[in-house]
Amino acid sequence: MHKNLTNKKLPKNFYQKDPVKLAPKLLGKIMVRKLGSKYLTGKIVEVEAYRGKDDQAAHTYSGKTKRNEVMFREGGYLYVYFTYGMHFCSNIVCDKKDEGAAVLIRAIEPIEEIETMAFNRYGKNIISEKEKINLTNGPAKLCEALKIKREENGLDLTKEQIFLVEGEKIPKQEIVATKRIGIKKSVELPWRFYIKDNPYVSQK
DNA sequence: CCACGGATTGGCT
DNA sequence: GCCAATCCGTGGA
Repeated sequence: MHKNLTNKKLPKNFYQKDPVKLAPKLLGKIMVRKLGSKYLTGKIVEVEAYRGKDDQAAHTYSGKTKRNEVMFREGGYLYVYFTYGMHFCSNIVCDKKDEGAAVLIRAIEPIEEIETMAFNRYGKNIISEKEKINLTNGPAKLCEALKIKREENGLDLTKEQIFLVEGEKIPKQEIVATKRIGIKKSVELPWRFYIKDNPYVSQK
């Protein structure tokens, strides 16, 4: 089963497109996090596109720094940033080198190793239904559940530790596009995408 | 149910 | 010094 997982890994060229184009295509894909011999998996259900250049909300808008260097690479890397003094968030770097584009993973639906994710977030393996809903329904929550921190910044998504595999096709009519959350600039852009009626989406 | 504020580090002005 | 691509607990309706 998990050997098959690594074989179905999405290739580098899948990521080399405009973030606004890539973002909806990420919905339904399976995010895989290898921890020791375990494979933690979840279906991507909510994302946000951040485009360099014209997007004032992007971390890359004001040019390259030590923090955002990974975002300026060519598509196919994981960009992890630290925020609010305590949280990490994961992005899929996309498009061509020096574009400074990425897609923030805002929520996943936990599939495999749910007990491991529960331990990572709550310090216990058995959780309530309510805790399960709150396990990975936010960008920092899913990073905690999957143990993604500073060290995972810059990981190559075609390697073993973190990667995506093909999941289910999401019909166009089930994809909702709305304004992004938690930003103060370029707020009007409809670059947040989520799967309609999925219970693991962070907000409607 | 919703609104609000505190937590807590580090990046950038 | 300001404030962030967040989360969680609290308190009131």
